[in-house]
Amino acid sequence: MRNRIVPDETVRRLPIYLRGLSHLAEQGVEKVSSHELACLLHVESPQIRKDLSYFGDFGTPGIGYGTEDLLGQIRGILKLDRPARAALIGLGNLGKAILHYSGFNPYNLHIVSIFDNDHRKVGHMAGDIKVEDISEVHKAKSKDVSLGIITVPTHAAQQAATKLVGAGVRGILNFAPAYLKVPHRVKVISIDIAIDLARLRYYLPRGNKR
Amino acid sequence: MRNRIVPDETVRRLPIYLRGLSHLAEQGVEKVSSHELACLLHVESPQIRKDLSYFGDFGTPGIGYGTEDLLGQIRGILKLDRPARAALIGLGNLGKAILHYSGFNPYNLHIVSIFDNDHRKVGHMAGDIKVEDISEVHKAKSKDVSLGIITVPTHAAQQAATKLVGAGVRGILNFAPAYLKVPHRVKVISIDIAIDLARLRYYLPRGNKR
DNA sequence: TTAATTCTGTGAACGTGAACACAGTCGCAA
DNA sequence: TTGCGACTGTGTTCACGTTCACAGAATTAA
Repeated sequence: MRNRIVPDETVRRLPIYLRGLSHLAEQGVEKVSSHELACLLHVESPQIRKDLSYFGDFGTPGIGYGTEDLLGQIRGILKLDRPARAALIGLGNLGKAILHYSGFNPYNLHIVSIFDNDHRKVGHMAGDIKVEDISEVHKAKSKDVSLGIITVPTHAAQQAATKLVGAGVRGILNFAPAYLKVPHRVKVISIDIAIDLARLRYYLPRGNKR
Repeated sequence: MRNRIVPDETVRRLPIYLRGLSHLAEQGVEKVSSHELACLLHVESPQIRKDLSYFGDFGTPGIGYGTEDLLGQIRGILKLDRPARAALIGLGNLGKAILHYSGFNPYNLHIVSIFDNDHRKVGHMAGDIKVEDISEVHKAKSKDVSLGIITVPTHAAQQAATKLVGAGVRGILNFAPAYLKVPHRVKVISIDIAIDLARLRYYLPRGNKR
C-alpha cells in the first residue's frame, strides 16, 4: 500500500486525526484503536486504517495505535515537525484575527512578515512584527517564508498571490472570494466564509417561522 | 432530472456559480454559456449544466443562460431572496472580523444578535447591536434568528451550539476546532483554519531551501 | 502450546459524483 | 423553409473514494 498515490481526501482528514489524537494525548491516553478514534471524530474506522496505511504500518494488531507515536507520525507526514514561516498579506480585521489566533500554536507555524497597503499601518508594529508595504513582499524571500496567507479585498488578491509566488512561497491560504492563478508548484487552499454561509441557507426550511 | 436528489457537491458549487455570475452581471454581460462560465470559475462546463439541471431548465439551447435570470434562479435555490437573520456568538478577533466583513452584503444576511461571556464586552455596542451575555442566547428566538455563527474557544463551542439550537436556529457556521453534536434538523458547517493550514504543509517540499 | 480474542492492514465490492458524447432545440441567414 | 452553427439537457461511461470482509499478527489465558 505504501507505493500508491495518496488521495486528497486522505490528506484532508489527517489534520482531523491529529486533532483527535492531541486531545487524547492531553488526557494521558496511551493507546487507541481505530474504532475508538472513529467514534471520537465521527468517521468510520476502516477509513482511518486505510488512510494511515498509505503512509506505513503504525499500529499493532490486537492492540491499536500508540497515541503519542501516531501523533508523531502524522505530524511527520504533514511536515509539522519542522517549523514553517508564513507571510500575512492584509492586516484588516481578518488578518488581525489570524495573527492573534492561538489555535495553531501546536502546528509549528510562525508568521514572520506582515504586509498591508494602508499607509497608516505600514511601519507600525503588529505584535512584534513591523508592518511593511505590499510592494515589499519580495523581501519575504530573505526570511525563508514558505507559506502565504491572503486576507486582502478581492480586487487585490491576485496581485498579492503573484507577489507571494515571487517571494518563493509554495502554499497559499486565500480568504478572498476569487480564483487565484498561480504556477502548478504552488498549492492554493481557499476559504470563502460567504460561500459557506450561502450554502448553509440552502438547508434552511423556506417558510419564515414566526 | 427535476425529481432526483441533489448531491451535496452540487449545493457546494452553487454559491461559486453565483459569485461568477455576479461578477459578470456587474460588467453588464447579459448572456453567458456554460463554457464561458466554466472558464471563469475553473470548473468543467458539463458539470455546470448538470448541476443546474437538478433544479430546472434555465438556459436556452443555442444561446446560453441569461446572466441576471440565472443569478436570480440560483439566489432563489439558495433562498437568498429572503433575508436571513443570524446570531454571532463570540466577539473575539474572528467574531469582529465577521461582523465587519462586507463580503456577504449581497447575500441578504443580517447579524442581529451578538453574544459573549466577557463582562467587559457585554452591554457595550458592537456596530449598532448591543452585546449580550451568552446566557441570554435563548432570547435570540424572539428575533427570528435562523442561523448561528460560533467563534468562541473550543471548550465553549458545544455549549454555544446547544444554546443556539435552543434558540431555534437551523444552521450553524462553526469556527471552533470541535465536532458539534446537534439534532439532525440542524445543519452544521465547520471551518477550521488551522486544519487547512496544516493540510497546506503536506504539499510543501520537505527540504528547507536556503 | 493451543485456543480464543482483539485489532490491524488491505484486496475487492460498492456507491457516488464527474466527464463524456450526443440527441434535441433554438436562432439566424439565405 | 431549409440548412447550419451554437448550446443546452441528460443517459451513459468512467474514475475516485468509501465500505466491506477477511487474512494475518499480537496478546492473553488456560
